[in-house]
Amino acid sequence: MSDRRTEIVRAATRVIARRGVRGLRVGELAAEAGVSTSLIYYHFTDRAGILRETLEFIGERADRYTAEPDRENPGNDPRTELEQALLLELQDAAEVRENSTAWGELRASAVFESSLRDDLARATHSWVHEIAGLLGRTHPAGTAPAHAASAERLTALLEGLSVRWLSGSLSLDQARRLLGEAIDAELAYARAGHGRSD
Amino acid sequence: MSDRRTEIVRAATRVIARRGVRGLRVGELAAEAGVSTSLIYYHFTDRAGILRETLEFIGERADRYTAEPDRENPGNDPRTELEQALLLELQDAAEVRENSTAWGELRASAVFESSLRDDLARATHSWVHEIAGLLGRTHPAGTAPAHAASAERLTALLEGLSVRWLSGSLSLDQARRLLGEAIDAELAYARAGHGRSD
DNA sequence: GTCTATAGGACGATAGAC
DNA sequence: GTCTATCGTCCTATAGAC
Repeated sequence: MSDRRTEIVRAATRVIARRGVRGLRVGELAAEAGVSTSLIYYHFTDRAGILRETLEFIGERADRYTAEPDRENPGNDPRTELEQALLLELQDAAEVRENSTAWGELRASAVFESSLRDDLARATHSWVHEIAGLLGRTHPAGTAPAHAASAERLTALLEGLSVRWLSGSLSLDQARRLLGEAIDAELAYARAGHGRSD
Repeated sequence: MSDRRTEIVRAATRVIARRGVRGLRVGELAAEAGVSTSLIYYHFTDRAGILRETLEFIGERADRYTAEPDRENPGNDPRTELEQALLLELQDAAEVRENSTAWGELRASAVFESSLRDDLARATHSWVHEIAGLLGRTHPAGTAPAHAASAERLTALLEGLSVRWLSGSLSLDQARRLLGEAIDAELAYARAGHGRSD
């Protein structure tokens, strides 16, 4: 991908985080990227093309920073890694907030735009799989289906808490605390036997 | 509220469920309600007014059917009532799906429209409180703050599962099963002592 | 590849009659 | 209260020069 395309996609991520998917105006994106409107159409054909590539970019970036939980902080136990991988997405850092907001928008938009559903389901599945892997290392006695179910719950809860935070119904601290406790509850539930093969 | 106003608000709920808050066009709403565009402006002043009253209506309707969990089915134990109150929102019945969709849209829109936040936070709080009350009856030994935390998690999870369902990342059956297990996990977590005063 | 300029349409909102 | 007709703006997308 050319530098320009990448610049525009990054700019689109910022605009979506600021205005939402359905608030994205091609003109505003052009201003944000410092290019003309028509250049955007040259590269992306139409508004849907912008969205498609941007949402792909967001999915990949989210993957990247959950899939590399501890480049700087290796040697942690699996429980800590799991907690960090999830709590990473509840932070007030600009890039994280941008990603969370844009991801939430992707999710909400897909309810009405079926063209986004496949990408979204794929990205969701890969994320759930990632978390299920961490759960497997945290609780090796559990079964894969049980880990998948726990991962689905924890990631869905994270999305729910995230949008409550971003929409002003919940403080960031509360959201983080609630998610931490949910991890405890899931692990206890697994240890209590719901993760064994039966 | 006059009949006409009510009709229009109901029509708006249907349009929002079909197109989203940001996909709602005043012209389409007029057609759906079988009235002229200008009549809508006569009653609601502007587009924001339509949204405000419609979202209020949605909040009230949601309240109504979670606050009356068992008119037809009384005498159930609290655990069943709790489960029913939550699972009620994961159904493929037209009105429920409409409400879930519109509620999700309200949530997603509030990320970018601060004018919706107060109403939303209020409605969320009242819902969480409702569920916390049911948790209290299910597990009387627990503390109120612990019930509030569990209720916040269960309702946030429900929102997360609901949007995954509506956006095609999760089947309805799976969503219902995952929520049911989450209730089990929360109750086990509470019984394990995290709900006691300490 | 990138720009300026603008066509063309959709949409929110209002005017004014009944 | 309700309608028909329409204004003005904003926005997507394209034409055409460089």
